[in-house]
Parts: sequence; C-alpha cells; structure tokens
Amino acid sequence: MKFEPLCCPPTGDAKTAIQESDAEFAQLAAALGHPARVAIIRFLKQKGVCICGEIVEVLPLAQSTVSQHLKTLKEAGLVQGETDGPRSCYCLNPAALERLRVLLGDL
Amino acid sequence: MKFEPLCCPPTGDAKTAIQESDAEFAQLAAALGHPARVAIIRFLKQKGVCICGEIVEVLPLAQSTVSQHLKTLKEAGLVQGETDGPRSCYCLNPAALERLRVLLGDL
DNA sequence: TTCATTCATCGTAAATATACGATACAATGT
DNA sequence: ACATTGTATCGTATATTTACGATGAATGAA
Repeated sequence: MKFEPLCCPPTGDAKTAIQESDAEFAQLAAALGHPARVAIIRFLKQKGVCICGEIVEVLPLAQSTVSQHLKTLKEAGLVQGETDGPRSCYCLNPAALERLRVLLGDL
Repeated sequence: MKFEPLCCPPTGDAKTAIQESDAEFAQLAAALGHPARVAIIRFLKQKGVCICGEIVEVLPLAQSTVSQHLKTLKEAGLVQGETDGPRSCYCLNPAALERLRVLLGDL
C-alpha cells in the first residue's frame, strides 16, 4: 500500500523516493565519514573549546589537512569556529549532533 | 565533573589520537553519506524485505548504480542480502543501525 | 618596522566515489 | 535447448576526497 500525501500533488512524482531529509542526513553522516573527523569531534567534546593547533598536535596529519577537516565539519554545521587573534577557537555545535540523533532515530 | 591539571598532562591519555571506534563509526557514517543510500535504508525499513528491482523502480538511478549502492551498504553491514533464485532479497541489519546509535550516543 | 606565530587557502597529485551502458551469469520458463 | 528475467560486475568517464607543502593574511612581540 502506498501512502501519498493528499495535500500536495507532486510535479512528476514518479521518482521522488529520495527526500529532503535524506540529503540532510547524508550531509551530516558524510561529515562524520572519516576517522580523523570523528576523532576531532571527540576531542572537542572532551576539551570543550580548543584552538586548531591543539588538534594538530594530537592527530597524525599535517596542519593544512586538519584545517581542511575542520572546514568540512564547519560546513556541515557540526562545529563552530571563531577567530581569536591569530588563533581559531573551535567548539562543538551540540544542536547538529542532536539533529543527527533525531534523524537517525527516525531512520 | 572533570578536573584535569592544566599544567602537565598525564603520560598515558594525553593523546586523543584516532581510535579504533572512530574508524568503525566513520565506516558506518560514510555508508550513510549519500542520499540514495539513506533512501534505500528508509525503503527497506518500510518494506521489511524487498528485491533489488523494487528499489530500482523508486530511485532515479540506473540498476547498476543501485546495485553498487547496495554493495556499499552491505559491506558496511547495514543491510543483508540473500539470493533467492534469480532475485536478490535485501533487508536491514538492525544490529548495525543500533551499533551506530550507540556509537553516536558515545560521541 | 621586522620577526615569529597561528591558521586558512592555494596548488596539486593520488586515491576514491559516483554514475552509466554493456555484459556476464545463474535460475526459471517455454 | 533456448530465451527471459533479475542482478552483479566490468569498463570507463567524470567528480570528489584526501593528503601534503607552499604561500598568504592577521596578530602580537621585539
């Protein structure tokens, strides 16, 4: 049995199995789809706030690579970054993690 | 609740390097890092069991592409496939999803 | 100013991901 | 035996990811 919403007749509903929330979930999941980025999230959770250099010290990756991973996490909304002088302070965005938990719960 | 000395970090756990569980989490997350694969998981959840062709019918992708996504999900352990005559029956592996929830909870 | 520090970005090379059509292959039907 | 059906896999083209060193921008100290 197929349940179509009665309210909004889609414009060509033949192949609409991929939903908006699928893309939202996939974006968050993809951001966590690399071990280094998971480690960064754990580190931020433990530290609360830290600067980029602290993460570089702990990971077996070049500074530019860590910065790239941080950018990925930032673009997905999982972390927030704030410039503080020559440093960059990073911290988690708990709302994004919670959003991922909700979406995973719906799955 | 955690009182770490600010000065000299203890010898053992100062390094929060990339852990085994980070890779495990990342593998599951990466498998869900594409909208089509999220849609497949949703479809399997709704259908319980279905053959490859049913998924091909509802996704705007070629059969070979869907088969490739299914392989990715299978390699991550998120779905199980079993051949039934000329068909392939797929279903979810709830344990893998639960594992992901646990790992995400720890995060 | 000049130098050092901190980080983001650029340029790039290698690896992986994504998509498709074509093909192979196994099981069933005629 | 032969064709049909449902999938997996191959080959391939393009796009993205991942990693690094080099460079640049911004700040603070000398």
